[in-house]
Amino acid sequence: MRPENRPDGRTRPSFIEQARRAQIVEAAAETVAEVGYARASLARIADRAGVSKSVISYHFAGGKDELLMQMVSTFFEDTWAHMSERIDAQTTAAGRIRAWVGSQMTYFSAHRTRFLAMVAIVDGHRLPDGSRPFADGMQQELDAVTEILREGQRDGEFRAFDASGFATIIIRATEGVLGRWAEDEETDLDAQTTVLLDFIDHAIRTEAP
Amino acid sequence: MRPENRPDGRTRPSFIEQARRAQIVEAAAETVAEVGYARASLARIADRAGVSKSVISYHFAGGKDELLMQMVSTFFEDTWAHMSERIDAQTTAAGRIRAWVGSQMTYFSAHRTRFLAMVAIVDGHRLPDGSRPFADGMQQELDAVTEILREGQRDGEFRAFDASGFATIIIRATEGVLGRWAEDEETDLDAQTTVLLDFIDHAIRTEAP
Amino acid sequence: MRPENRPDGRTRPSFIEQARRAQIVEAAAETVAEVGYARASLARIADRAGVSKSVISYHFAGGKDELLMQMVSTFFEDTWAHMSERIDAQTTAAGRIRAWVGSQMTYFSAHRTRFLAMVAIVDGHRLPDGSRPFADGMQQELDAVTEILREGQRDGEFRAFDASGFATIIIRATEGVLGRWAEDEETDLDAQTTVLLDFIDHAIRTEAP
Amino acid sequence: MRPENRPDGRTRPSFIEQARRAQIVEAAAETVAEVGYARASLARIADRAGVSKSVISYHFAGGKDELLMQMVSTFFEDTWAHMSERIDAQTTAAGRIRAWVGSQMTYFSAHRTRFLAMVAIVDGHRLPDGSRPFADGMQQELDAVTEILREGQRDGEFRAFDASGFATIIIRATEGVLGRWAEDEETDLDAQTTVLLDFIDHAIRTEAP
DNA sequence: CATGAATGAGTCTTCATTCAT
DNA sequence: CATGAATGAAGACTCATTCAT
Repeated sequence: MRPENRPDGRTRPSFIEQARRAQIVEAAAETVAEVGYARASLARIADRAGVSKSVISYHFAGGKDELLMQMVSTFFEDTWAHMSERIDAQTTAAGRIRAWVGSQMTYFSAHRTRFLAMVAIVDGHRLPDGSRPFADGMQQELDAVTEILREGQRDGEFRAFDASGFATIIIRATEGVLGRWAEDEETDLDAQTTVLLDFIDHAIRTEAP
Repeated sequence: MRPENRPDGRTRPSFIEQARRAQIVEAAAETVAEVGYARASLARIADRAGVSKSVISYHFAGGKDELLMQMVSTFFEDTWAHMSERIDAQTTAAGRIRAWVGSQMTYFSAHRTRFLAMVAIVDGHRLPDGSRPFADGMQQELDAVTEILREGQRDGEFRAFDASGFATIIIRATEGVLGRWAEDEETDLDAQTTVLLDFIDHAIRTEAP
Repeated sequence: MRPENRPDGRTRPSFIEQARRAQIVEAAAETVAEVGYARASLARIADRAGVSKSVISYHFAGGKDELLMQMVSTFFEDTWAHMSERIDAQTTAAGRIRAWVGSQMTYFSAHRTRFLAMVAIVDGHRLPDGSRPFADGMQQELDAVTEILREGQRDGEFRAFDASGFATIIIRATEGVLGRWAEDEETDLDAQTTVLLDFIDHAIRTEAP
Repeated sequence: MRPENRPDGRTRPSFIEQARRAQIVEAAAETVAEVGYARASLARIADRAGVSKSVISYHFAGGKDELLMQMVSTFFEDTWAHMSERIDAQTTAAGRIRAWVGSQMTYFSAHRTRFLAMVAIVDGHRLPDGSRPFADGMQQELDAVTEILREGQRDGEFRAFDASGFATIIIRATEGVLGRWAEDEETDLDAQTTVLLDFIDHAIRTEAP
């Protein structure tokens, strides 16, 4: 009997079920972060979770795909909750860009494994038909940053530039700096964040007269 | 490395062998670009090359690993031949940075498949012991760009900043823009290159008095 | 060693698992005995066990090597349990030598398949590094027989001879007689055992005055 | 065009062909001796011979089987030429038995590789139908030794015993002693030969009054 | 006389998934 | 709610053999 099929009419997953799912998702993230997407088999994930393989099938009736999608959604929501709170607190476009970059940095600096796992899955995972399931999400991220940049331009905070192009650059550069840090934990991420914000600031700000 | 059927002391691979290897490498690149690292099995690669699976083993005695490593080396050398020629032609640090970014863009704009394949393999491939075989190469790239930035700072072309940090940003942003274009061929890569060069230029140049 | 589907701390294999392992070991022995070491593939073994190939991998996570090693250990322990009981019951060195030879004969006369399988594997199996994994065991057997012979010499039961050399001869001759019988079931093993014991007896006993 | 098919009507293999066959047979023996029957692939043999795999197919149209059979025949003839000369020089049954054992020892003491190879192949090789191709040869050897023993009994040199059984024992013990030496080259084969001859002598001789 | 090239069958192993209990 | 057991498909790789040159 699978979770979807609850005879007692309960519509919410039980607490224990939620806990199990979270535990498995966490083990999956650690596994993917450590051995990479291609080698992250259900066996290795189950092993790390201290659980039998079939537990995964039981809690994720959609199989490995559902597990990985769930993982990305969960982590993304968590990341976005952290980021949006800080972004929304800002009153200027420049502040929001800084908050975007900075809060992503601070979030993942406390969740290195999640960062590695998300990147690996977003890059590596394919649906059975071969398509990449996270293209939409990335486009939305891009659109949001683009919109902030356009606001800054309208308000005269930022100079004239291709907002969409700059959004790509800012997002990828941020991920790139995180990537460096994630590969080499010696990196001082706070310092690198300052460096990146400096880089962006000089690139987008209205030039001094 | 070389086919086992070569007991004599001949040191150069035959022409036909070189051709087959090149053909297989090309098929491997197309396969990886299309289905991703994890699904790029020897069967699929052989299929695309119009060749039986064992032909790959025959020409790449080191197995899949040798094939993928060969692919990355070959493509990297080709890319670097293209880039270094253009970079070395420059007389200023700013010129070299522009040439670095621009020549990478122009090279891969003619080799979209190779770009996708290289990224997928550099990200996804692991040696049997779990290590990532291309970490060194990435570090060298980073060092080289860092050095150019430092030269520019010494010559007064560039303002003061963390050269190593900026190098990371520039490299990742370049790859990021290429990545966008590779995912969505509608992108005007030339235009995006101009945008990126503008972004970088504003970020690094000595500010006007 | 144990199936991967056992994340809990249970330390004893379940009954059904033990049974399956035993069944597979038995099928492996029959296969090796029939077609020889080199042709005893997992496919043939699985086929004879009436089981799919992957069942073997499931129960023997160490793969073919673990299966064969397990087989030899199991059979050896069984053989030795039978032999040691009979050897220890003897009070003289001559009795122990006779018991050694005789009990090995009686054990394998009821287990022809096991004899053929053990010989084939001990002779044919190699570890991945090319080494022969049963060399130690054979040395121990040799040492034990050598020790009995030396006791007999100390007690005056046996004449002077090279105990270690004679141990080799006795062991190999015993295996040789078993080998003849195993190849040609028409052989009367009891009679041959008597013949061998007579041969050995004349060779080692203190000569009549 | 295969060796069998000589347009010039020559009926004997050319010198060069004989040399090639001998070279390949030697390489095969070394390979089998080193890695065992199961791992002695044509590739490894060709490699050791410094020859391409297809050379083997060319000179041994019957494939691997013909090569191995050829190897055993060649080595056996060589061994037997050495042994029979020494055996026939003896005038007593006891002398012939000693010569049989001793000459086998001296022959193989100069040809350790051949001994290992022959044992491995005689034990391991099977025809496509699964049968063991050297059973006949072993039976003939047994019959010959049996006959010598019977002669010795008729002449009163040997006491009464089961000649066929003793023949098995003598042959297997001889092979056993050679096997020990072949596994551990530290063994002093001459000394062990003396030991074995002593063992046999005591076992078969008419007892002193 | 020789071989580089190719191949299909077969090797062991790993995988995600299913199912009875 | 959980899982031990099983499986077939697919993974990379090795093999002996064939054939055009």
